[in-house]
Amino acid sequence: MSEADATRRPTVYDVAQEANVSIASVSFAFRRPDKLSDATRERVLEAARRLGYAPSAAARGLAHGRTGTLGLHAFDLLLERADPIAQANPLSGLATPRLDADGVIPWTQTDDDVLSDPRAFPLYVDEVQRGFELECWALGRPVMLSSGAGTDVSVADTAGRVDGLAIFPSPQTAPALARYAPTIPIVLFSAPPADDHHHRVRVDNAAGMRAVVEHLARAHGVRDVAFVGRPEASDTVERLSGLRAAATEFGVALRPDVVDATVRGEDELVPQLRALIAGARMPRALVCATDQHAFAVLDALAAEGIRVPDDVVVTGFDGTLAARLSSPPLTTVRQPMEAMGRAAARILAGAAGPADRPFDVVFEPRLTVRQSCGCRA
Amino acid sequence: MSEADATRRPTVYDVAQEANVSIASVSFAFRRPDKLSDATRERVLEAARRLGYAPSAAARGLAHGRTGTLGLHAFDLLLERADPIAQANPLSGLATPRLDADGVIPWTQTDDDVLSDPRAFPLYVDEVQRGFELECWALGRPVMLSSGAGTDVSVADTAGRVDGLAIFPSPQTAPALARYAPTIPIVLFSAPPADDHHHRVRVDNAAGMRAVVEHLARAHGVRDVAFVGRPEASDTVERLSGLRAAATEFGVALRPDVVDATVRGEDELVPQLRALIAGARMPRALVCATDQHAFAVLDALAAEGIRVPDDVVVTGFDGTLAARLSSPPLTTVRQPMEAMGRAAARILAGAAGPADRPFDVVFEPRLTVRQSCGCRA
DNA sequence: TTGTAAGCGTTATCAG
DNA sequence: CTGATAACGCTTACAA
Repeated sequence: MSEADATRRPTVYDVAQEANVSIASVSFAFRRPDKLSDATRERVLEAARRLGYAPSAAARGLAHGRTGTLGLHAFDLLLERADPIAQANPLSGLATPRLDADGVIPWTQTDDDVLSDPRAFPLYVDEVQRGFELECWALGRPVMLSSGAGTDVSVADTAGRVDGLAIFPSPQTAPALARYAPTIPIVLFSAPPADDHHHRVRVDNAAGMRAVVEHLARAHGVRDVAFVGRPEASDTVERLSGLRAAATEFGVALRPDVVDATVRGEDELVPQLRALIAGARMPRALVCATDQHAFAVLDALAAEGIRVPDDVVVTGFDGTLAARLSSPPLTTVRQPMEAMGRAAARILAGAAGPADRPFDVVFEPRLTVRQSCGCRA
Repeated sequence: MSEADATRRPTVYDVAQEANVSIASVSFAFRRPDKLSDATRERVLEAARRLGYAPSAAARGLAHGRTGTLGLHAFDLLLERADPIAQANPLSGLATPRLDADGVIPWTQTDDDVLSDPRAFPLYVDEVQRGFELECWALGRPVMLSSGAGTDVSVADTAGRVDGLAIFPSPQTAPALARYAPTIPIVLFSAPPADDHHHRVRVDNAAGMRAVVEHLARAHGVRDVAFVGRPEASDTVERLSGLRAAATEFGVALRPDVVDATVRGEDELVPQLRALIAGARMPRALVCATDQHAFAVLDALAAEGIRVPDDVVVTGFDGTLAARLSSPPLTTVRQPMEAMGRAAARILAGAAGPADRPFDVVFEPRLTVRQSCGCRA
């Protein structure tokens, strides 16, 4: 044993001393085993094991110029989630039981009912993230997860830790990203094409909307729809224009006034829905920008005593797990989220081929028919 | 602009030159803004912004001695998952579409049906992980996700990247962990008490099993149960002995022979179940070690034409989302998985108080009654 | 085959 | 308040 503190992390120097070799040999024992005689290599490895030596990734990254890690950054995503924990302060509402007390922590202090709500998890981002993790695992790359306000510093901090960064973009994001783009490869999820130099992984929103309208028109004879969503979001913009095109194609009337609502927007929805009811202007179908909008609509409709799909048809977009669990189960457009996450990881790892020009990967979505459109169970 | 390549990551030196100050001032501008005059600070910050400077986490970690990151390591977990992708080679069976081709990637190349199976995600580990991420986010700590064979090198690699490590232990893990324990705080999920110096976050398995037996005995008059699981897993051992104790307490007969099955064990289960049927020895209830075992049992029983709960009662353990979706929906014991992940993060971040002795946090689980026990919808 | 020594980009400790 | 300068732990020519 070396004389260093028992608690200090052993370094190459400690191992070198323990094994009676130079620090270079220690390094070689791990990185270039072939450049060492079997005897010394074994001696070094043995010493390392004895000392509990774990090479410092920081030092290695510094020397080698790369961290080996791929990053996934989420901008205050919870804010856009229909999430009970979507507060200005994350987790602000949750219990924080004492962990150093003896005895069992009672169920009431776990907030499990809140945390286990399937409308809060897994969402779109969670499945994309899972795909990213899965692929990184297959590639042998650690994943760095971070989140933040989308400010310069939060992005910079993450950018400094990884060899490549995948991001769910938000409007305020662009400038910060533009700054680091030359320095590190960046993949944007679900961002419409643009002339930045970022890679993109997205879904064909127009095709998804077309599938919805086609089904509604052909299978259910729907002639009259309205769109529910918050038009600012870029994905939403594409979906709305896709809906417009499809409505024209299938001879369906699209209400010019969008029902504007956030994903948690019961408060905003109820009045607008009431106005439609009062004016007897409720369309046959409410086509929602996301599943979460659809859930909010379902709740608001139920509160008004309006039946789905009998009185009005509702559809979603994303294909989250929660769409199976709503009542009625939601007809929606499924994005291949895991595949999207996997694609991003492959691009960043260089496993997708050389990036002489930015990747723009577009996946086909798929209509998932359940009961909220009027189809039978 | 400095004369460095456009693509090289700018460093303190570049910023210092651009702002006409020393590198120390650059560092201070970010870490100790108070120690700099407003004028220089602004000048430095401005230069940094202009250059797209992102401090290197590697260098900082090296200098500062800590990475700021908290790690979550999973040992070849997929192997223990009832997961279609649980192969020796992760993702081996999945399509890998070309990403550099033009045009939309067709749905068939996404393998989305496999990947979106709720029996594969989210599982116990995924929810614990989510809790870990949530808390790390609240604490402003990036998360490092890694996975590997549980070998020395895989653990060492992770250990070298983080300030603290949470782990889902596997049997082969112990020696590797013991090695790094003195060097870095380690939290074990769901590991029974032992005299290593690791922290622990777990659930009261015995209490969970007691709740199951109590319900079965009191509400359904069950007098006769068998246990399904793979006794090697440490969690399973605790659950089995909890079941034993509870069976005694409530005067329920417990079959001495455990139905031994892996989580994907249809192949092993069917013969054992058939033997029970043939001998007319099927107990009134099959108490399973995990939800995943229960799903395998449900499938095997259905294949044999045996009805649940009419012919035999089935219960699970964990409370995963998939338990809501099985048919019949599964009566199970829910672990507060998010809370467990959060607790681990707090411990590692030092937010749970000083760790003069290892934390051993035990959560209360909760019986979730659904239909597989015989309760009505 | 092994050792020496020069970085890598920060932070921190001193002087000035 | 600011600037030199020495760590930090590792990789990698280059020497021996």
